[in-house]
Amino acid sequence: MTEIPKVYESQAVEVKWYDFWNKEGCFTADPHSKKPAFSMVIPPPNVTGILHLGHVLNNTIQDILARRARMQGYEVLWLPGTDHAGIATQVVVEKRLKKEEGLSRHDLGREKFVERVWKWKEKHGGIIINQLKKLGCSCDWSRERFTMDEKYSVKVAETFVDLYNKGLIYKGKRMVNWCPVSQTALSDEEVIMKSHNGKLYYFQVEVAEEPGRMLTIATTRPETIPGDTAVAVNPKDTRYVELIGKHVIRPLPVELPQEKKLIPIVGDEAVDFEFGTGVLKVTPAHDKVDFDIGKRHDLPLVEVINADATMNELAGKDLQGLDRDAARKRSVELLSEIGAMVKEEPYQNNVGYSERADVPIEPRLSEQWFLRYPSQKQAREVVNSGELKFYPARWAKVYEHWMVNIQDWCISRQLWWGHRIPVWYKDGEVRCQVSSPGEGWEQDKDVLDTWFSSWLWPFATMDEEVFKKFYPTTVLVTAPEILFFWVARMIMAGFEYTGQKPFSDVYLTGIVRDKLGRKMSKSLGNSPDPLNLIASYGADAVRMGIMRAAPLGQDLLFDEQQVELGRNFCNKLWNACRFRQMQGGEIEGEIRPELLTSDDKWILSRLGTAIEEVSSALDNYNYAEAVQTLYRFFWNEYCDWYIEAAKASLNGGDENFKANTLAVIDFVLSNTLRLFHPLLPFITEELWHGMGYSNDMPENQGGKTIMNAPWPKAFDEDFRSVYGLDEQSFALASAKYDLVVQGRNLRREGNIPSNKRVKFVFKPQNLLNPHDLSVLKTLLNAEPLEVSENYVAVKGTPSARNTLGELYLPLEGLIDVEAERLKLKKQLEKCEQEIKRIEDRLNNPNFTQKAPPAVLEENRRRLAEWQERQAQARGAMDRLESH
RNA sequence: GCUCGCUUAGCUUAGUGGAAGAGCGCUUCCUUCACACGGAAGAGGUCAGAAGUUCGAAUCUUCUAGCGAGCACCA
Repeated sequence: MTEIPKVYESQAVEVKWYDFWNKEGCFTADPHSKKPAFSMVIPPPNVTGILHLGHVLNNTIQDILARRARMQGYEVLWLPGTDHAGIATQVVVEKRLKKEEGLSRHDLGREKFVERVWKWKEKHGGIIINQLKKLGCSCDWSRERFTMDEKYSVKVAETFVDLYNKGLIYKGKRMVNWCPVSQTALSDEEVIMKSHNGKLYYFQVEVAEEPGRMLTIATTRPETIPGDTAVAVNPKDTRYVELIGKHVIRPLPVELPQEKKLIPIVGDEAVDFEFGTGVLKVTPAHDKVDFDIGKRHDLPLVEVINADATMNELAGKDLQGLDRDAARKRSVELLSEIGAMVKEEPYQNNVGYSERADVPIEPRLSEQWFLRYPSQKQAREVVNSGELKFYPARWAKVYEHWMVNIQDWCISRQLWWGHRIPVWYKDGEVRCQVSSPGEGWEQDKDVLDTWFSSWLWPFATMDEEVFKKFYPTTVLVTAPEILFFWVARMIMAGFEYTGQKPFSDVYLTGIVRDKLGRKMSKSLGNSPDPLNLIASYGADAVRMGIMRAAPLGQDLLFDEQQVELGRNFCNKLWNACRFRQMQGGEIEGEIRPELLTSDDKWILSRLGTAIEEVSSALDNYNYAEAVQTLYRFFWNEYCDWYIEAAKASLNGGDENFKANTLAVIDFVLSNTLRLFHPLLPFITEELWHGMGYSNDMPENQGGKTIMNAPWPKAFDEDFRSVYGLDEQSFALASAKYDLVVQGRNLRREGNIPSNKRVKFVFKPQNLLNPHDLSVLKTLLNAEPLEVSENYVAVKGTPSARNTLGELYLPLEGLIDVEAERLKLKKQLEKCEQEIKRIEDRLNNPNFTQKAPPAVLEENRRRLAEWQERQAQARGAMDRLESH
């Protein structure tokens, strides 16, 4: 046992133990181990990522799971790594290139640019990994993976080839979500709908066959008029039905002759005649709905917008070269000039934005690769049958809903950073294979969506022997935002490529928000840097703070105060251990059952309960409850009651008694440190060694770290009977503490400071043993505690009583008679109220006949209790009045 | 529009049929030899509203209101 310093220095301790664990290989999984397997794969953070509170929450949860599983005797694999994050990374490096060298990626060319990204990755890509280490994450760093590792990349390509050969991957010219900034196609999941305050423009066109007859059309996108190839009305709309088959003259571009702008009026069910004027302009090249209408009516496609969202020459000389927003304004001006503009009104609609670039996406016709999802049926069944469970369970419904409405996945991206599509072209011939067929074959220019590599993560990261031991993984911990992006796809890939589910449980965390409920964001500046928090409060404090704040299945409102609370807790734990150490004596001496006091039995019993509750809460991924239970047990029960009570025997002068108390303290502390280890790895390790508990380790573990100490087991019957953990001693201790609270209350009512020693008189119901009396005395700070079986109190003496007996604070003249009278009056009222309520209930035949006997009994007991209290209060009132 | 959540003390929340709990904050007292990052005592709630089921509802049902999320989408 080394002496524990007065203050806990988190920084030095954290570095020391993290290095130690790493060197000792504590995190390394052994695929040949005979222990049962417990495994997780980390949701790979973006290689560009910087640790934020979402990561802290997520990875603390995983670390708790991993560390506890090790203590429970599992062979644990927590496999870490990073994701190449196609767009995000490319954008970061492009920006840097622009800023530092004034170059665009096109200036460098593809090959050189990709080289640069790799260089950037080598230099800066590990940041988040080091940050996770600071947090204490016990990942198996020897198995760290990257989604663009060579072996991993081969698996990605092989997957593509396989799906291609199965006919599930196809190339097609489709309307896709186009991001004009990143200049790539996006999947539906990467588009977020945002409410947008825009305008609805009404303009009119002339019906060619009926000169002078005008049709008014409403649109939010007048700049696409040059691309209109029809006007559509609902065939059931009597206002326009006779016009179907006729033509209108498109107003733009102005310079084109009228005969070139004749477009047909078609009838289509998709037109909502409630909206606008009931007449829809159809732009098949720039709108999904219009594209479908165009197909049904065989309309030509006229593209007027470029890949970068500027207008091209087909848009006419006035619009050509303008950005889509500028073109919108200009086209409204043009319509006004030719007198076609009718009106504009404010209009709120939803516009799809690119998740990454945060600009409106442009529906664009382009040639892309699509995937028809494999193994859909198994992926749905495994969740529906409960064989794969979501926590909280309601996410299963969200999953099911998405699976039912599943759409083909656009997997090609027009980026440079990522896995190249393994398709090769030569002289019009196409081959799909992992490596080049040879000389003269040119590879497809596109790369794959990042998620097309991520969805293989649970198994593509594993070599054969690891896979054999650790797949399928036990649990996946991740954010609900990527349920579709990642979780659902992994389940399908799992079935397709391993024939099994990739994990048994999915735990979805809440979203971390600030204390006002807003999402954490850089622009709001409401996102504290976890590393700063770790530096000033300690990693354990940060872990405790965030876990304590996380309610089950809901978003988490983060407040730095919670971290402060975590730090305070660590301080308390530290000092409680220091207190034990200052008592000296043998470490973890044998507990002698015959010397156990009621307090000892009480705390052992509470420890047993805490072990059960914490274990079961953790089994159910209910972290907030686990933390709360631990907090309550350690602070309220152990420190506030047990340690204070134990001071009576520690200072009582009986060496045997003292030694036994120390043995109990050591037993409780050793268990407590282990219970806390998954949550607070650093401080518990430091204390474990500081206290000397490491000597208690099973021999085969070498006694080196608390990481290998066994998880506390619930007490069995045997244990309980040997140590006499029965109802009676528990009730005795509880009653003692209850009387102490009442006694302290008397003090306060008499305005006697808590540090002033004062005489109490105790009139016992049954004789208490000397220990229990001395505990009462200590906790009441009484001097003396006079025990008198036939004490007759002076009238008006403040008193309290419970099953142990009566307690008096004989200080005449210090009591405010008026205040006391008021208090008693209030008490009496409450008693009457409760008695009436319970009596009414007991007099109700319906209740007495239907309620279960236990409930009846309970009510009768309660009635007696209240009547007792009433009698007591009446007595006190009488004494007061006669005083 | 559809679906799903949420609404309990000033704040954050636990509590799925049988006396309204916790933490923080607040009030008062206390530096007594582990800890002021501490100790003690206390105040504070018609469980969003209405109706129903029940002997009994924060808890079950229906409706209403407010908030939030997901999906779909009207140009």
